[in-house]
Amino acid sequence: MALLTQRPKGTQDALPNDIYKWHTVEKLAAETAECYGFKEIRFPVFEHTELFTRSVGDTTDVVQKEMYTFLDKGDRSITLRPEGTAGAARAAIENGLLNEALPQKVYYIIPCFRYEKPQAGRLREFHQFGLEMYGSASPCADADVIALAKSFIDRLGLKNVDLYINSIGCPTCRAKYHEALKAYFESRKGELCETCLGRLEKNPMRILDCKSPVCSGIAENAPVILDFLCEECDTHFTKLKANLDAMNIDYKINPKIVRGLDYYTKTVFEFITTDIGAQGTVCGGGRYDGMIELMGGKPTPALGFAMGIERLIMTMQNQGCDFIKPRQCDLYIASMGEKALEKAVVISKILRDDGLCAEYDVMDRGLKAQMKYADKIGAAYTMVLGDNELETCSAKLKNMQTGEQLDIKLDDNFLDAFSSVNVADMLADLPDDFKL
RNA sequence: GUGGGUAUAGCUCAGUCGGUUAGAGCGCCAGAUUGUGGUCCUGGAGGUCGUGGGUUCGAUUCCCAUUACCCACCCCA
Repeated sequence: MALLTQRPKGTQDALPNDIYKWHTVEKLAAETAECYGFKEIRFPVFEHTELFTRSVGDTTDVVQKEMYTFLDKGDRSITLRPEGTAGAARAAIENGLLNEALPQKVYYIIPCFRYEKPQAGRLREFHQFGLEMYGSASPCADADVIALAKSFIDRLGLKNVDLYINSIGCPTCRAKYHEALKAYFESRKGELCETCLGRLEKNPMRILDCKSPVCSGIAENAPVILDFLCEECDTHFTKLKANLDAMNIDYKINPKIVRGLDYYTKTVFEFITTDIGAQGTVCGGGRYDGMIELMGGKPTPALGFAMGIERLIMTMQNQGCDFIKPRQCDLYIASMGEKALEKAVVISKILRDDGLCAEYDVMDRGLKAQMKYADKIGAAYTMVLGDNELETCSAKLKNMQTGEQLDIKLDDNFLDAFSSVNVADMLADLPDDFKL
């Protein structure tokens, strides 16, 4: 296929017939976030590259090999955002949001970009519903954010989505753990797979998650981060669990959960489903108490999560969840003859101004074809306008589901001066189920 | 970045052991005496068989390369 008519690798079109699925997720996301006191924030699709290298971490895969980075015409290094946390934080710092009443709570629904090899649940342009809470160091905040995520997932109607939590501690206790972990794997270095040998240097915690049976076997007996938490981190984690218990939120502790972004501290969590293939993480998030300060803001504890909208929609489809039905045509006016078409145009205009969805023929088709079209677009009612109607000042309103025809009396003014008042009256006489 | 699979009509797919005008279903358009959709019937439009090379008298079919898609690793949402 010609390049001209081919979408770039790893991108997707959202087509008119499917867009209601997106609307469903976006609407429920916004509603849920707002229930929890979050307000929407919007920020640029691209940022200075340094923002991501500093916050996400310049040794992470995301930064090292997955960013869309380029020089603009002013020789600035620019990067298409690979995630939302950094940009949101930058916007919060730059606009002084952290000087306002805390906690500051923001959410966003945005496209993100990562140069990766596409597969099920993984695209180069993908969409995230994410949110961030700034200012609270309390484990209540962690539980609050997790509860929000859980609530949203429930509202979507998703099943089989499990919550896994872990604490990766603060920089102090994590350093101690890293040492212990490294020492452990170092002792069995000869048995590890090749990728894990690399991980040993870069991020030994990743070995815990290796799918190779040998490595995971070795990992079974590896030291666990939770045993290395300092008192503060340990207490924080304990309180989080207590809060989740109090809210009746089921979770599993998974010491193997390690996030691939450098900014995380203490609490990390994921919601995972097995219903959409290998990329089953539908939500990932955690606390990042050091990031704001690292970026040059005043020290501010923070946490948040991001959910992959494509993955959510995929899961919903695979599980047969309900989407909010798209709006369809309320009234299709089939016309015969020029005069009738003129009237159809006027009537449609008035009905539309009144908030209804009305359509008429712009294809110059015969009556039968117009009826077919009305059926295809799912019109609730049709009205035929021809010479007879124009003469008798009456028309029949046909219910397309039942086939039932209702006589509509049109007053004398109807043909000559068709005012919105008349339409309002006409509509008032219609059966209730007509008004959508 | 590494591996496996796939590529024929708008969609889902047949098919050609290499040989005239390439098939179905669905969808789209039209017709069945310009006055009524869904079912049925009839007809029509639409494909340089992903792209580029090679072998051959002849390639959509065989070979090579390339691109895209699907799936997995890696990583993440």
